[in-house]
Amino acid sequence: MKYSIQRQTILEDVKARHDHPTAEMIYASVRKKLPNISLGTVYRNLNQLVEYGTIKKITPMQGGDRFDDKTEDHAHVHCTICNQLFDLSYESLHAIDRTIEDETGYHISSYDIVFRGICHECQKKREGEELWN
Amino acid sequence: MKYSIQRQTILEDVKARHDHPTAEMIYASVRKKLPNISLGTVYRNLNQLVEYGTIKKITPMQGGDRFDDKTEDHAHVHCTICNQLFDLSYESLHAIDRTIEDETGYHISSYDIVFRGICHECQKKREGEELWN
DNA sequence: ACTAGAAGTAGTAATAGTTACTACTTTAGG
DNA sequence: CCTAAAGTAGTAACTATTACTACTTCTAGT
Repeated sequence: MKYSIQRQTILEDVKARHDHPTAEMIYASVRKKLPNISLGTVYRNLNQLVEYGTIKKITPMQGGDRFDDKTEDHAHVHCTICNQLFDLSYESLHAIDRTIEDETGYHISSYDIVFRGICHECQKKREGEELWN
Repeated sequence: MKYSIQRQTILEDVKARHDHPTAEMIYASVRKKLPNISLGTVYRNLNQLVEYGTIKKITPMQGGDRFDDKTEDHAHVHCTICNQLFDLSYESLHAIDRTIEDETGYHISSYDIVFRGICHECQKKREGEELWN
């Protein structure tokens, strides 16, 4: 990987902040130092840095949302090559480590666990709001 | 929610298959029965059924990928209103249930846990492949 | 059964996030 | 200090999804 002022500035920015920025957020902030950097450059460099292992991408899932008639919350393994999604039992979740590889035959390369909810501030704001008026 | 043949057919399709289909996959399959259903209708109905609780959406995260200089795998809580991402300790993962709400003050409404890796078939295919030729 | 209006539909345009392409520029090794 | 590989800005293209519009269907009350 060759040096470039763009890449250096992007990396410094990601390292300096701790708000899990999107590419767009990094673009906005880096533009203050390099006003005519392009968004494409930000994306390309972020992905290179991820590939190099310097930073991490908290990525959703490729290829769009998936739907399931099993409505209880449950975990999945996702093949990054064929895009198949496979159900996991709750039990195997509790012993995350090797169990999942044993259960599925997958070689697990990474995981993102994202719990979704409403944070304390947003809960408080909601309380003071009328639903309609 | 009013009856419509489109919604019924979509729901039947999701219930009949167990491959965690995308909206596009459902569209392709429902089109065999209703050749001029529109993709927008599929999306609208799927989202309505999710809202009603009949089916579940395994959704990534809204608003694009996020980047992090903390490269070790770790979990997050994601506020569905302000889009903030907050780091979770590995310990709290092990006792999923109430611990996360205590730790973060979030009201957890759902979670998708997606482990990413390469499935058994794709691993085998890879073995028989040359990297270049 | 008939009808009004709410809810739904097809088809198209628009949007967000991201990647691809192109002609030009920068970097770094000999 | 020259050259080839790697990087860049700017733009176009692409994918997944939602919004909009004019038309159609469903259903509750007569």
